[in-house]
Amino acid sequence: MPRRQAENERIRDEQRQNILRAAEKVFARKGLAAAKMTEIAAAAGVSYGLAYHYFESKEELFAALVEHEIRGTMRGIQEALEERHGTPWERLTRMVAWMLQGMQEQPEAVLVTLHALTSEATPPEIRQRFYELAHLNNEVITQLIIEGQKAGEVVQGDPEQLAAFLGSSIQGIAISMTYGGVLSLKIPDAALVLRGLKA
Amino acid sequence: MPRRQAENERIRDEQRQNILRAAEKVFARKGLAAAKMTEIAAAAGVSYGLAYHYFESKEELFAALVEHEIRGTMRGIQEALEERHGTPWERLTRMVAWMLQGMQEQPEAVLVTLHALTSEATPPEIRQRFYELAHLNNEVITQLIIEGQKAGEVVQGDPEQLAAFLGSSIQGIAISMTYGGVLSLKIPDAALVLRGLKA
Amino acid sequence: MPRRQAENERIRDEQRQNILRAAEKVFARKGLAAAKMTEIAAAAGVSYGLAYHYFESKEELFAALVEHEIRGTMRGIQEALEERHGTPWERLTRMVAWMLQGMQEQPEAVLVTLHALTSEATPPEIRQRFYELAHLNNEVITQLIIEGQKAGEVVQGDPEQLAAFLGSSIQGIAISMTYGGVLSLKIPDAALVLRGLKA
Amino acid sequence: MPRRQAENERIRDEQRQNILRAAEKVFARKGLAAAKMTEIAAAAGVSYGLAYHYFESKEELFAALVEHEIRGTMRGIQEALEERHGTPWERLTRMVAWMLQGMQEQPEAVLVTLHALTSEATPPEIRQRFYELAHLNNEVITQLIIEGQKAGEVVQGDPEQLAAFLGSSIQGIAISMTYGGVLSLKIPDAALVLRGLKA
DNA sequence: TATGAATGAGAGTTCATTCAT
DNA sequence: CATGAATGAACTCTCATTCAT
Repeated sequence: MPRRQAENERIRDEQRQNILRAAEKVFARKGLAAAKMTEIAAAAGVSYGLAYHYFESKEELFAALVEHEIRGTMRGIQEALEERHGTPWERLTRMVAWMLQGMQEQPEAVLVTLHALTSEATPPEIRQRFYELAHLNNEVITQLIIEGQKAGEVVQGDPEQLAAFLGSSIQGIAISMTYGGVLSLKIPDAALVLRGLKA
Repeated sequence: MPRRQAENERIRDEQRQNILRAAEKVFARKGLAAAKMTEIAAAAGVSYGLAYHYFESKEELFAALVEHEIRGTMRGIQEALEERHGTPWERLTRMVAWMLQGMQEQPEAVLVTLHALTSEATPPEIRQRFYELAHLNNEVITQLIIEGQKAGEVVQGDPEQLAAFLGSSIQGIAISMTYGGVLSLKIPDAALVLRGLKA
Repeated sequence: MPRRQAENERIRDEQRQNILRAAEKVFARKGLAAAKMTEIAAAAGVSYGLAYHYFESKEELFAALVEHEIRGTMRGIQEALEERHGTPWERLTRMVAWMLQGMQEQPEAVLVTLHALTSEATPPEIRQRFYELAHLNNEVITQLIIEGQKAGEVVQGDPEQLAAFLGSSIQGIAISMTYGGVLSLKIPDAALVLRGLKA
Repeated sequence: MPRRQAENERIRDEQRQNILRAAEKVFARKGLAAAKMTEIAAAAGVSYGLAYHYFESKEELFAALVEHEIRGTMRGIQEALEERHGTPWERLTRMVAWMLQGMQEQPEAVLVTLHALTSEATPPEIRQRFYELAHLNNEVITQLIIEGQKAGEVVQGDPEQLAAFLGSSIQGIAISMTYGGVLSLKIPDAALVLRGLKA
């Protein structure tokens, strides 16, 4: 009996992950409204009925996915922040490099969050979480910029605006890279991205 | 007596514009899949039947809208390019300023094209047109960068990559500004945006 | 004024005929349900709005058409019946020949009445009229058959059944001929059609 | 545990048949254009959604039905042809008797094919199949007539034309019988139908 | 846990019909 | 008399979701 239970739990976890991964692919390509549950289930190699064992609804699945990705990103930002060695500029560079690397490794996460952000059809709770992430992101960068300005490494100016500008640029790069078929944008290095902020 | 032909043509033109404007609002907020024809018609103050009098289908309406916006943007780029006075850097600055101004004045056009770009549900012809625009845009900027490099005003490096980087940044800014509720990004001036490319 | 009035009346009559002729073509090819008013109007070379000046509705137009054709056929049957010279067999032959000729000259009338008969979507009044025609037709033939049997020219048997059989055959021939592309049925002569009834 | 595959297959087969039978009734009475999917689904005792689970569209359902009926008829003709005992006249009589019986037992099949034939709204592929059936039918009868003529049992004349004439008559009878409310045509026996071809 | 048959709300679309001009 | 812009009832079809097995 306990063997059976443990087995079941393992299966549950695996299937959940399986479905989430499939959902990520489909939502990334289509967005919430245009994605179909049958397509997600097919991509996961399960019946569409099964998706409803694990997730209440399409929206809930989307929410779970976005939440998962937001947590991952937030965790990453925190970790990057904890590596405190080096000058502020070096830390800023590490942070940007980490972001550029993340978007290259998980372009689908970028797309899903973009869809979540850009469609009013996105449920409010999801957008709310996204806003929180954006704020955290901005705060962290702002903090680094302030420190960099004190150290004379970063150009003068409203740190929040500079942070927002930097964040926007990175987001834009993420989009261009993900739709890289269009322009053959090679991933720029952190130095280029940060060049505009150098004192 | 039938209505005068000129009168009819005027009505047709006006309603078409009317519906296109309404469609822009709705598609900008929701994207193609999540937008409803009834909503668009209601926003235009007409019956949904009339929308079909002027456009074959929702997709065709979307395509007409994207086409319209792409043409507008392309025309703008060409015009900006024709003002040839000043150094390359000055011209680059004018171009970027014009883009920043455009996205501020017509944020919905930005959103519509973004939706068109990011959803695979977008009909291929439409995406194709978007790619063409992106290429034109990139070529023009590339050209200015090359001239700037010759004049020693722009940092050295692959001009196409620099252009793509600049374009991406601007696109990212456009998105952030349009979803300005999130971060209070004030529109950065062209000088800041271009700072990273200064020799 | 009177000149103007007469002129108007002439136009009215001509347009009515014009629209009826166009409707015949379209209804013949499509049937009531699948025919579109815009198509009929286009075939008549008028605006679709004009069709509603002359006919209350699509159904009414269809009814008027069927009525027109039924009247024509009935008149024809009566006239054929009034030519009383010759033996019953000769008169039967003349009647059948007249029918065969009619279906050859106005295949569309055959199709319209067939559509009227075969779709339950046909308004009841129209079907009623059609039944009346069928009965008249049957009565007339029955009468001729009775006379023919008395004269020893027609095979023995229930005259109504024989008449129905003859009528059915002719109807079948009409259909085959009209869809003549399929089988290249040449119009059979009255002698062949009647051969089965010969004493 | 998922439902056993065999069970599912059985359900699928039964429902498909169920819906086809219901569709036959409705299409027979109304034709393709006037028939509504909700009506067909209701007649089958299922939701309209389910009809789309089994058939892509109304047209596809109609096509499947016509195809089914055409196959049945063709098979019947082939089988009737294989009973080779008796003189040509006897075999012709058997064939006609079989046709008369068929139309009496399955009047709806007659109506469906008639609708398929008479409306230009019918998809071309479907009409094509119908033409093939008509040709097969005609060939078979033609062959029997040729043999009958050789045996001196059938009247002289172009066998194809005689066959077409016979086929048309039978089709006409089918229509009259199916719309039997109009004329009370009792089903004629094969002898009467063939009397016109007797040598 | 897993499947897919079954349902029906809701969206897109068509087209008869009205009516201002 | 004539036109075609405008309306909305009615249909077709999609797809999220439920549930028997």
